[in-house]
Amino acid sequence: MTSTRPLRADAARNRRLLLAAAADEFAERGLDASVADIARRAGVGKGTVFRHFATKGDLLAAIVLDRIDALNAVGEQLLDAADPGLALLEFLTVAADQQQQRDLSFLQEAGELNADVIRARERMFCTVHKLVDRAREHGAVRADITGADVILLMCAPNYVTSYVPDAPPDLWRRYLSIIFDGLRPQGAHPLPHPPPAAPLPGIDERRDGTRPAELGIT
Amino acid sequence: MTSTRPLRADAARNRRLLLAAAADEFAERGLDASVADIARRAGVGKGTVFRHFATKGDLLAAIVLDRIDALNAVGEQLLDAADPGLALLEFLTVAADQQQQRDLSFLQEAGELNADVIRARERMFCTVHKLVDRAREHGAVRADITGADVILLMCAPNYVTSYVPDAPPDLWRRYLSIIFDGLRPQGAHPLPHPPPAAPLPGIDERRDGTRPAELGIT
DNA sequence: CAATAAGCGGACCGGGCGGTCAACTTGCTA
DNA sequence: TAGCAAGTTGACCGCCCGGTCCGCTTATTG
Repeated sequence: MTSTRPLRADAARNRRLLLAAAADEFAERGLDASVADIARRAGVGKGTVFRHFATKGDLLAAIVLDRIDALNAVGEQLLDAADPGLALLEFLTVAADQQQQRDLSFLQEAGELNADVIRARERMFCTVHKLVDRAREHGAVRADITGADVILLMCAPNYVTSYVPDAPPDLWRRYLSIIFDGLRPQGAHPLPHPPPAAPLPGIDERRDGTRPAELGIT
Repeated sequence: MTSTRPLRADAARNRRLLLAAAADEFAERGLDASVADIARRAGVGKGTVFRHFATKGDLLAAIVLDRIDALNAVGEQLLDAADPGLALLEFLTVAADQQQQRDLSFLQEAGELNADVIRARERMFCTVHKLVDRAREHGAVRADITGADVILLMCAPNYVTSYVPDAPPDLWRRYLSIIFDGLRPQGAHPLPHPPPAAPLPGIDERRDGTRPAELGIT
């Protein structure tokens, strides 16, 4: 496609500064951190932001893309782990840990922004499905939960702790543990509602109506 | 205090319309629904909004106050229920059901707004603590969870489903059920982190440093 | 029914936002 | 080292927001 030639040295440096500053700023102030503040934090002019990212949404998308890819890489490695139950728990732990504040919620809201993000997210969802399938077959999680359930519950620990002021930075571990206990087979009660059929936006919204083959939602 | 004499008939009607419109609008568009849109939806002028509520925050606070009080009333009734475990589950069900969309999250974020809201919230938190204590004594929930845990987890089912597009309106029941299973004693694993000490803003931020006596956080 | 004050509405204001642009600076290359 | 494209910058634009204000309408009351 567009074979872009390498960035000038200062431009590359600014781009890195910008991404870091934006990640921090979004983490602290949420989606409505202002572009001006991000620029100030990065030590560049506001115009520079828009030279690198056409729109505020594109900047967000770039950050989100990184996170999703990183998370997916972890997940794919864990597919080979010896204990599938532990592997799933480890994945959820890394996912929650990765979002220092509550930024991973972007992961969900920012879906519409960028085609690359949607693709990356589908990839990650697919990995999660596999992790869950393995854990289920191994008896580590109850029979009636699906990958979609886990994807939805993934952000809950951080969401939940985001409301307690001055929370210890790893309080989320407590709630991840509680929720994960809810996913275990021991003492599970029948669920009152079926799982969402095509669980997430990126999957449902494919233009041609096809579905990723490997998903295999039961 | 200010012994306000009764509102004029039309004013009272507008106030009701306004509260209803605002509740809908906030539910659909979140915290940043605009005052102008709310006014339009209620069929009144923008000035009228500010005649009834000095600030957008006050309008929000009025809505939140209603919800909290309603929820608290349900909770207090459930304190006399025969089965404490079922009572707690019922309370959480009503809480999740009450928020058609995801509005109950206001309940948390809007804390700073109004002293009345803070008081009402403390009252409700206290009720939840009692419900949890009773359920725990009855063996319906595990020994290591506290009222604070339940308060934090209360909004999670709706949060979680808010990300699935065109979700069936009671999908949240599925996730409430999973999370509640995580609160049960059967198959519980030890938790990796202690509960938050003074869990919620309203409780922590008392001016004089005292604590509500009845709370009895372990 | 007349007088009055309570209530109403929408033009208006200041401010902050995302995004643009033209003048200026600077890293790259021949 | 000269020339130029790539990159930078902050003033600027239009928009929308929360909130104000004042002339108008209307429910209430004697």
